[in-house]
Amino acid sequence: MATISDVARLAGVSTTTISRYLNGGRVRAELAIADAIEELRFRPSPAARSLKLGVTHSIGVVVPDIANPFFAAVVKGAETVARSREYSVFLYNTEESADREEEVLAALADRVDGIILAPATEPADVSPVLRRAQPRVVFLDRELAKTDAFDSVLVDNAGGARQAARHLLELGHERIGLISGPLDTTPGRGRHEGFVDEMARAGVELKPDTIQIGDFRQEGGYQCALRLLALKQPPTAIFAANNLMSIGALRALHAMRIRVPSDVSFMGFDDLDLAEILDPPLTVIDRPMEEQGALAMRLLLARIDEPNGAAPQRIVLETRLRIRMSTAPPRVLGRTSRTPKPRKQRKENHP
Amino acid sequence: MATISDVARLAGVSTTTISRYLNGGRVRAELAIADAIEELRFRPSPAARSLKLGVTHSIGVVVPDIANPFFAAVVKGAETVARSREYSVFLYNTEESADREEEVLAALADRVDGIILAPATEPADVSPVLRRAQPRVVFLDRELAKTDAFDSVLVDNAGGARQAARHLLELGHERIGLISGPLDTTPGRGRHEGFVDEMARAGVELKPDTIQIGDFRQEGGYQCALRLLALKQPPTAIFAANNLMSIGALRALHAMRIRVPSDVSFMGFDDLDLAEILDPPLTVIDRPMEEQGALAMRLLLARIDEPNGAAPQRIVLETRLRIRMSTAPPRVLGRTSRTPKPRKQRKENHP
DNA sequence: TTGAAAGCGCTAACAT
DNA sequence: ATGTTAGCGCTTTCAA
Repeated sequence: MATISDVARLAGVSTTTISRYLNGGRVRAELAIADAIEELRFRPSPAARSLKLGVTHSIGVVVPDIANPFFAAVVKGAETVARSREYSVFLYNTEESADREEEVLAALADRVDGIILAPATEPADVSPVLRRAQPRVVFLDRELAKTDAFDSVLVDNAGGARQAARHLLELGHERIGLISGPLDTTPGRGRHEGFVDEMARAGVELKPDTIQIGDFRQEGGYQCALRLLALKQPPTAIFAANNLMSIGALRALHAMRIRVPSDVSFMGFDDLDLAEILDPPLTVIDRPMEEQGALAMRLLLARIDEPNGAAPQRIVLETRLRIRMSTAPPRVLGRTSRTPKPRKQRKENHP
Repeated sequence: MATISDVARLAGVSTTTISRYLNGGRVRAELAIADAIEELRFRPSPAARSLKLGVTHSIGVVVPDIANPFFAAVVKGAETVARSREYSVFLYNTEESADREEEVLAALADRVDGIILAPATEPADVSPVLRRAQPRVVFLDRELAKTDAFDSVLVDNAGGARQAARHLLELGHERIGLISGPLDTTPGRGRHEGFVDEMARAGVELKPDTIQIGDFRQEGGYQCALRLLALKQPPTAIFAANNLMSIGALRALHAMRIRVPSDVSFMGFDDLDLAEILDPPLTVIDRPMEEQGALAMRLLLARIDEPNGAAPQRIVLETRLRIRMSTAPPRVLGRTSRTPKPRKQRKENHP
């Protein structure tokens, strides 16, 4: 590896001049320097620069599960923005574990200029590591309960869940099962609250056993669905609070030979790649995913550029109800489903 | 941020002693040092260490598309292994573009101790950047045509495609459509060759127009499937060479109201989360995904630990045929499909 | 415009 | 076992 001194020697100037050239200053020996750099294949050492300047030009992105399509999309959006600004991204996967997250944050703090964090849980208080890094963290998808000292990019979880509840209510369902996420996470709690609240508003009370708390994973969704179906009075409709639990629940319905929507209606939070070609095509609450990551990265980079800029922002993205075929009016009691009523094909709505 | 000198001063020893303590050497003032570190919340600067030692303790992982579930799984596996060894991973997304890849590699070379690379294409020759980094790159999923100077972790693409071809052949299909990946990528070419070869071996010749070359993306799969279906003699079975193109093709079949498998059988390379609950459940060629990433990372780390270890390895993982319900014997000519023959439910095979 | 020199935080001879 | 010192590659006063 050639160093700046090698270049200086070859070009016949001092390292100072090379440095100025590199950083866009006016320099006489421009050509000679360019040649020397070319010939030596010189690239400034990021480590040296970082040590001197105190910045790393890299961003840490911390997610609970990179294999979750939502977070994969988020990371994609974030990386694209970072690259366009010549930042690199460190990716960390916490496996939904608060302990791993704490480790990760500790390791990360000194290596990056900023952090995008999708916390595994909503900690009671801000991690000390984060506190030090204060102006350079943006929360993604999940926020901290106790503070508004940080930027965050969220989605309207309660609103989305409300849309779901309203849709099911309008179809005539009253016995509705909710497969909720963990209540100590922002989306888990938000979707739970929104859903229950909208039900209450319509005068429908959810009995405790029709609310099953899952873990945002496939297996959890599977188990919750099973429990719901085992009720003496199983629900006529089910709403799962995220993509992975939807898949798990769908598996359970499939295993139990429950027909959707004739036996029970089903919908989930977050769209799936295959949602349209499932049988039946899945009704979902959708939201911008790559955009959420891109937005978070833009916010963070702006914060780094302008540390004393505006007060922390809290950006909330809107959800959208995509009605497909997995939701329908409940079967009328006593009527057999042998000859299901023909249903008109519904178009997606564009709110 | 406290530095090592601050700690030294507080503990009443020299920086050398602190350094040795940090690096596990025997030291007298152990307690005092530990206290000082604690009190000052001292963490050694990665930049300084990196500059001095010439290592970064981080690995670059370069993939064509992080939103592709396969690569997401790979990254997950790789990151888990890296973390267990206290390495961090830089993630780069090349968007399937060779140009972006070249940029990325250039930016990466000086920032990491090693690179895991899933190239967007099979370049005619090794990138100069890579050549310099020679002993510290492992190719993942895709390899370079011209060299065996690098480690690589691959999957038996040809073998997997052969399994697919054989399965379709055994069911009695002869007019078979192949939705291939780009032929300038390892998996594209490998699966193409294996499939065509196995067909030839069985005396079945694929006519040129039954082979459609896609781009490994959903839209490409969609278009290819449409073209296949538009043939005067459309195929009775279709094999798509990766997950995303499978989804696209399935969408096309769905849009055209083609029934699977009664109208045409369908199978793809790579399993999908929802494969089992599609209607019909999808027959696929499966392979270990997270393992592929984990293996690549282990190989790379071993190479870093022991630069002059064994000769470059070429690890090839086996695929597995998962027979579900989307493949069946072709419809006998002239017979209507109104009353499809009842098919026994088949179990998955365990080779 | 340019160069000499100091220093970012750490490690490793080398000497003690 | 410990301290002194030099130096990793770069940027940045400060003087010229």
